[in-house]
Amino acid sequence: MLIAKELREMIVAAINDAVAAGEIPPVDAPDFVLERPRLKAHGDWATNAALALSRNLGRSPRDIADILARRLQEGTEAQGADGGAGTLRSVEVAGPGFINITLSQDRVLGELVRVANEGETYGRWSFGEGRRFNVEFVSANPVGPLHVGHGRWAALGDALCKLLEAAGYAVDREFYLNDYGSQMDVFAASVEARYLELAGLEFEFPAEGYHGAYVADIARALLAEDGGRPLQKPPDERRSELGERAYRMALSHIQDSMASFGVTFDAWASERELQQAGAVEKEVRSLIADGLAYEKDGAVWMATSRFGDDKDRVLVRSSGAPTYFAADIAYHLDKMARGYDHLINIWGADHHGYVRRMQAAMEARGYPDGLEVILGQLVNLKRGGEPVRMSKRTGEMVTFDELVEEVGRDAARYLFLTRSQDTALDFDIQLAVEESMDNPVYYVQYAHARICSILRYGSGKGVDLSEDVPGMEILRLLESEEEADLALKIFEFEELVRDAAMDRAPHRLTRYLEELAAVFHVFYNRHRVISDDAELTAARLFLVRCARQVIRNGLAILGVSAPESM
RNA sequence: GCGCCUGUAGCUCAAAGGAUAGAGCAGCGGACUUCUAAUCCGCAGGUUGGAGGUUCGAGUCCUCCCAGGCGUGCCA
Repeated sequence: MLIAKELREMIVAAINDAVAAGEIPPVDAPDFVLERPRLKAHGDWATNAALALSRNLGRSPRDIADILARRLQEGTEAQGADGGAGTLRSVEVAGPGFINITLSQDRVLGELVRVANEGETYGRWSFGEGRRFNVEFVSANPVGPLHVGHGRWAALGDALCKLLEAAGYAVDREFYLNDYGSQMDVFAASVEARYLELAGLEFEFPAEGYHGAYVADIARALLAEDGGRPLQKPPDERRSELGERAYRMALSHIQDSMASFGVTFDAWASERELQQAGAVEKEVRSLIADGLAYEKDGAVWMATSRFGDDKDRVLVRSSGAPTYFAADIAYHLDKMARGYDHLINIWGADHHGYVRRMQAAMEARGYPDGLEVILGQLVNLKRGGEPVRMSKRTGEMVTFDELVEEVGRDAARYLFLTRSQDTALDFDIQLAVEESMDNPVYYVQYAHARICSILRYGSGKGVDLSEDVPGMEILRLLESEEEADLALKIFEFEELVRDAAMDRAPHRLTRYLEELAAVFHVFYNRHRVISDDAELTAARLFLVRCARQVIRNGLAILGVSAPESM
């Protein structure tokens, strides 16, 4: 059983027993903290249960702690009465009333065996109960290459999905294409202008057009493909054909970028298809019929202010064109209609003002908690400390592909995930490349490669590397401080996965893996794994294999590879 | 003006209301005839933006102020 769970149960039992024995007045077990203390002197685990109880009981927390500590001690002695060892080695009261707990060696070793037995499923949970989640992320306009900022959402979205899957949810990844509306027209006009230019014809570049060099690249590819045949067609037809093919090209490029980054989407939803199927128009009519939308000033408004929005929002402009909002309502209802229990959208912080109206719409349609929006702060791209200006319109930009090419897929993924999405991310390309050897991702991967190296060395020495779990009498040779530290750090993984999934915080995993790698490296520098002592060698091999397993499991959630050698 | 996010070591960032606020980088000094020195050990570095408040206990919660980012469209 998860150590933290067992300890919690033991503490609750101690409280109830103390109440039953009349040592403390009747009280419900309070919320209390059970954590791994920062200071080693405070034991393997510590709880503030006595401090929490003293608030309700009005008695000295030290007295309560003494009572609980004695109960815990007696409890663990009872566990050991049948010859085996109890869970606890020692229980001490310290400070204002903390109870510091040290685990018995056998309890630690038993948990280690569980890690080995569960293997790649160690750290997986089932509390998601198979509920179907749809996570929508990246969702860039298909009018050019992805930029660096999209990379953060790709890394974050995919890692979050993997975390949710580890928690037991059934997750689909979805990319929403805003392939309808004015930006597509501008894109088509921009490509057409470059196309005409390349063909040596007169052209007029649209005032608000896309100036990036990639537009000309697309035009050049189109021209090479068709040899200028569209020039024979009427202007309208020509533009729509070129625009359509340019869109397909841009989309295919985006799909290639995501695929090579290792992100596989289950669905590529199209706004245009929704529009053409009449889903948007139909939803607007339905909202009016249901009294949730109304006409005013020649436009159609949705009464989002009745559901917590600051004011009502336009669904259909007085020009007759539907807004992005109208399409988004139809789109999100479409997702719900596809059977999802919960929707998660990852949006850039610049869409912050849009969240409330979207949730108001969902509430109006009967899904008050159906949509969860994760806002991520933006990426500030730098090169050697100097900010890199990025604008799709002017074309000054570093593309996502270029970044991945330059710093590598693992480093890019990992660096994107080192910070909370609530924090703007400074991404210095030069630093990521130049200091790649000091990059935290390599620190973690190196620990994995080192363990593989140990196993290779052992194999060369003829050491028995079968995956069998050594017996307890052998495992008990793991009695050094560094070995215990490594084991206890390994055990943090399971709860961390749960907490990170619930808090939507993949970045906690990077921090943890660095801590785990650090504890391993310390162990490695103090102790030889492969030695002349066959039993000790077997025990230590077992320990480092457990560490390797957890590093693997953690990196897998982040979508980062675990190399066998570096 | 209003709303959201952020403010912690020289830099980049961590810390479900807990004990002496931690890592990495940069700086200084050490450790390889030993399984990978992409590592490890040590030193130095702080009024957690500021002021009040709640609490046995606040970087964390509340109020106000300061600074930065984003938003506040019949744009997407």
